Amino acid sequence: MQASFDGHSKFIRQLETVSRLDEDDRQALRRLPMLTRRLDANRDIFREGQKATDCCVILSGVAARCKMVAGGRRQIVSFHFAGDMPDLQSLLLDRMDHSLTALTAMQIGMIPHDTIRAASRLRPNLADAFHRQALVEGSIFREWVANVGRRMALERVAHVICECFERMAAVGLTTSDSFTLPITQSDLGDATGLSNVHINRTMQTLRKAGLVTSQGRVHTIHDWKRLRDTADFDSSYLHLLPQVTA
Amino acid sequence: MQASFDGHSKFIRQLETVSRLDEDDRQALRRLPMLTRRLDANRDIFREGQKATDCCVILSGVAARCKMVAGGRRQIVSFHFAGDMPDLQSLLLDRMDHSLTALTAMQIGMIPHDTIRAASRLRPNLADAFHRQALVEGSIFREWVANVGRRMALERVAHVICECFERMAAVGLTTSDSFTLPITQSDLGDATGLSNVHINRTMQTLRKAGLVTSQGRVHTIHDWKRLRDTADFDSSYLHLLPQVTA
DNA sequence: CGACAATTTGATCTGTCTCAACTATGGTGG
DNA sequence: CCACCATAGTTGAGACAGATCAAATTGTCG
Repeated sequence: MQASFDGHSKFIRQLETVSRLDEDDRQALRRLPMLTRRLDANRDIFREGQKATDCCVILSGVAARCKMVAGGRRQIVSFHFAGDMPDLQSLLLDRMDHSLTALTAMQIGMIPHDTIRAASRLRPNLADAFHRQALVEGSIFREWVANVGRRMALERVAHVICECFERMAAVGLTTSDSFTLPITQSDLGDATGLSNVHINRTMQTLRKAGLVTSQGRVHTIHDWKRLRDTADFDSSYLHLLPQVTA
Repeated sequence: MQASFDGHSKFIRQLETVSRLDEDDRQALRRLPMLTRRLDANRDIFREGQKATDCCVILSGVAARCKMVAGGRRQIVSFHFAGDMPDLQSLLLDRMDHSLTALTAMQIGMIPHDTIRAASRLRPNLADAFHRQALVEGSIFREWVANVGRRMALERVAHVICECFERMAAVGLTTSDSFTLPITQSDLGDATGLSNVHINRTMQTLRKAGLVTSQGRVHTIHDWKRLRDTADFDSSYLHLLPQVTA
């Protein structure tokens, strides 16, 4: 464990993709104490049923929120990248209803609940920002229900790719047409409700159609417009604010 | 339009299934102005893309939040009963990312945003309650992703039935083993990602197994324990508070 | 009673799963 | 530096859950 400094700017930037903050808000967030931790891949950061005393911020790597269903089947309900705070809910709900798993080696920061509560009591705009974050998350889950419930495999996979790209782009984790999403095809399957075998075929279809190619963990989108069309993707459910470019 | 009185107690009771309120909180909620409206079945209460100036409270009937995907397919992402406030998010997010459809004739109450905002500014405990509501909703959506993504048709349908029963029970809309859920089999299909034909067969299986029978819109659960088992249902994701029985 | 919506049943078709084998790829220790 | 092993991806064949299409039956309500 060690103190982190620019970990703060990562989650502040993330928050600002969805909520307007002023300089005082940012100051208050920067003052939150944060201890950093390293994690190996495939480690659980927290498990279903647990209580938490801290919120975690992802500093690097990729995590997934997972739910287990009868028979050991796994459903991934969201992916999280640098800047995300995947367990903000633990501030208000005492037991986790899912687990958070590191899909890669990663670095996370821990911020004590009471310091976040104090900050948002002092600055209601921060409380609103966290509330909004929860609402946007809800909107994304709704889209996932529709994705898994009513879209064909190809659209489904393409949709998840579009979403990851857009969300990563919003916090500067992409280049113009490619991004690093170091997850396995099985993970993608657990996120889309498909088998890993079928994910493989679907990725091949996307590749042959000249939409997305992947070398290792780096994925390149060759035709954003056509990918969006086949994915039936409309980013408005992400509720991203128009960014004032620096 | 006419003024409503006991509409308030319905949504107060609903809020209290998830958050602790004190008498002052309840008072503040009771003072919120509310206009009631009647709606025919199959009417949209709001549509995707719209902005809202009021939040609605369901006083009677059943509504569903719907998302449309390419090709006119529909996905229902949640059901709402008396006491629910399905568009609380409009307080903080300006555009609706889905629509709200009346599945039956219904009565709703409208409460202006600014009055809710004023109340929660005055009483932070109310702001927290709304925030919690959003988080619990998120938890339910996660469960739906897992339900639609990783469960078989029989478990899926049973799970939705279990959830509706539990949520309605929490606000006193059930008898000991039966409840009125006036939705069509097609609606159930749109909620579970199955075809209406297959829902029909699945309901028959549930009936033949002696788990659930339905006459008209009234459904009776004959073996709660076995239904819960076949549904893989664990209510903890609803984050219901232990109720202090009156 | 007629009209329309909802449910039931049957037959056929298709997407996706499962199982199984095979091929990169990369890391590790000898 | 290479032989080995683990992990991830690729491909094929057969099985099955659930979709689609079509038709018949049963409400339900004006």
